[in-house]
Amino acid sequence: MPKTKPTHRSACPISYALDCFGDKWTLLVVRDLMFTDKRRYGEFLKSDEAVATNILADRLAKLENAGIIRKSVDPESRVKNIYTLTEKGLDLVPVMLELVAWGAKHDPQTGAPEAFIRRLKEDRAGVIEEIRKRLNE
Amino acid sequence: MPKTKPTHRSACPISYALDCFGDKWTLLVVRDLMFTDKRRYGEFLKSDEAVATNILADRLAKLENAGIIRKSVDPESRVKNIYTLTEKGLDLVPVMLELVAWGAKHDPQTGAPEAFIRRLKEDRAGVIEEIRKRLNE
DNA sequence: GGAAACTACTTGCGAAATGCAAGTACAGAA
DNA sequence: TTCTGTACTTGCATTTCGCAAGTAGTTTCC
Repeated sequence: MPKTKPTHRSACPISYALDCFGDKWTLLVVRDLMFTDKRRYGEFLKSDEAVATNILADRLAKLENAGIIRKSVDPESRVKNIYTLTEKGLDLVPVMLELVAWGAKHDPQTGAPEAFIRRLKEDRAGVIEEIRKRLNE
Repeated sequence: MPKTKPTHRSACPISYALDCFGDKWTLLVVRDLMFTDKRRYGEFLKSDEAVATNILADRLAKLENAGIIRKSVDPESRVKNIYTLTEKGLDLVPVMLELVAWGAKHDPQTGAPEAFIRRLKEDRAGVIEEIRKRLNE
């Protein structure tokens, strides 16, 4: 009787989140999808952090498996795929915004735009809503 | 002329955050410090996720280096060290709470206490303040 | 006061993940 | 029909991880 390997390490929600995207690369894809208009494989490759192609392919597959992103064929050209955030992925908006706020505050070399950080502090709910709305076209 | 390696991969605040704690283990230590009364090496080892001792030692050193935690000798016993969150670490409270909320919502096997999740939804600011207050003794 | 236990690590080593370069597969353009 | 663009896959050297075992200072017990 083969013992089924547990899906994740513990019942802790933090631990679950780390099992989904606890590494140096995964959230960068989510960031690109959330804050830029990058949607394709080749576009993610061009980001500043220069992820390797095999790592990117692996992380896209894992994100899709975790139900955070969705892969579909670009209706305009069958050779192009586009990746989009699912509802589960959109629910990461508040997490990502807190990470942005923390990083911008504590990284002395941050390149985060001041105006955005200020708006985030003053009207968190508004920023969240705006991003969600934009991502729903 | 030795070229100095850049501290981090890009000016992006998300990328900075991932450079600080982008892996499967680091935030579990932060979680223990933030939501439980664990303060010592041996206590972190006993957490459900069963981190290996060398990994724990490595992550504690990295967190201290990043200025997120502080190591000090237990005044009651010279052999015991205690770890505490710095201000920079306390600033992670909102990030951790969003991770908890996301994990609790999307992990079908979550063990997050319902009452806490409900309170978090209804009074985020209050929960943040309460946790900070508790951690400042 | 010597032995055992406790606490916080460090070391060694096999296994897995990462990073880089190169190669493949298929569609559409020329 | 060849060439370009897009999205990967493969191979391989290097790095990091994970487990078990070992070490080094206390402190506790008899």
